[in-house]
Amino acid sequence: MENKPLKPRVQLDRNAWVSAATEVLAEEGIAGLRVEVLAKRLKVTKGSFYWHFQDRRDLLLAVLQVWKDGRIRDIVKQTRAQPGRELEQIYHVIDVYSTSRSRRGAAIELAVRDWARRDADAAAIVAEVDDIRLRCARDLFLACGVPMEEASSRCMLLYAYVFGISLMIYDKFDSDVARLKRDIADLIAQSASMKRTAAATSS
Amino acid sequence: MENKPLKPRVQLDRNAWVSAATEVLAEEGIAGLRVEVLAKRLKVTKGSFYWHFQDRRDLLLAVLQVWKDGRIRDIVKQTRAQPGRELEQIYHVIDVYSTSRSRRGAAIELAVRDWARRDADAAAIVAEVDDIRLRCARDLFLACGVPMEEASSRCMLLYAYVFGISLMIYDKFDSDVARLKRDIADLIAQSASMKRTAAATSS
DNA sequence: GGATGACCATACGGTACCGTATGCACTCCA
DNA sequence: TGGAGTGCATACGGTACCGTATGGTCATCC
Repeated sequence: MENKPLKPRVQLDRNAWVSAATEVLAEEGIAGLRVEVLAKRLKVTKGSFYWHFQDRRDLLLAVLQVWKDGRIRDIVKQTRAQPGRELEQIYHVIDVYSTSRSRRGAAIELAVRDWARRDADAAAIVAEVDDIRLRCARDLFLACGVPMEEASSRCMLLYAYVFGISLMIYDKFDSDVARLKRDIADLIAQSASMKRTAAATSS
Repeated sequence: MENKPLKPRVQLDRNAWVSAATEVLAEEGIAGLRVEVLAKRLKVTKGSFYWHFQDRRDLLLAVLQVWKDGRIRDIVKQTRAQPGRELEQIYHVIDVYSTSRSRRGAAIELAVRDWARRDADAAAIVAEVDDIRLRCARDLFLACGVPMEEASSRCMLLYAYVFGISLMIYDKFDSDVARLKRDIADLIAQSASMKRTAAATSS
């Protein structure tokens, strides 16, 4: 009579608060991330919150830290390619970061970046993440035989595109969005100085 | 003793409020756009505000409308090219919308788009603006001899890039940002199927 | 020169937050 | 079995807003 307590007494920890906070951040943005709102969502009062956190900013910094760690782990994973399949991997990165694939991830991304425009701590985190992402993506281009400067340009274009496209509203513009996105991926990924394999070309 | 009143009695009108509101929007985002804050900035009380506007939302819709009109007027101006100089004009558009050229404009742009993620009225305005911008830019590519589908892809890439780049923090990544941006502009603008003139090529 | 209306100040009630203080229940452990 | 500490509820003072009500102050026009 013990292994499944009927009243789970689900004691919250910092992690639960950070997770819920990230969810609210995605939905409402940094300005909507209020501790009383969060408490209501977790069905406790803010008495609990101030047990786990010093103040609101303490939570915000924790959210940033968790986001950063997740993003870094993710980019390292997404850009690790088997030798010879780097171009494939570039397309994969474009696809993964493209809005349609992860609405939630994109929402968090945009919320954090909007936050970073007015908060130095958030800006520092974003700068770190951007730097790592750009270097990882550039390595992929370099592995494809693209020269350094062009690799820099293309990976920068890649990320600017994936973030930018999630800001746009273009339903009316083109009927075949799938084709559009494929073609854009080609524009970003395909270089004249690239040693291409049949398997790695788009289509 | 009349044509220059010493106490100007600078009566505010809707336009003054909308201008100030747009300024605050750029700096603080939609969440920071509060009527009492705005009133303090204009050195009046909110008694004045509620004379000119029904409520806060009334102001917000006015801000959106003014923004939309300005953007449409601007894009029509920026994409009107003399015959034969369309490629030049494409580079000009990339340059104008690039962050470094207009910090203030980019800030407003981002604030409005962030706003649009959670507000249907703002989203509708952004959709209109995007549609017009994309069509104007596409026409430039078409005039350069780029086929329809590629023109669509390239102009979409163009705008996604200019918005996306203003979200990124890349100081540490590359020392020569100017070259980077030039190269990216080339990637976006230059097509194989393009009838190029010497004057129109980059650099 | 008094009425009118445009424009704004003041004052108010109400809500949504922040952070603190304090108390209460529940668990664990001597 | 009675502390001791953990995790949360309750209650409070304070601030920043929203929108309304009401009154004051000008210019203008007959």
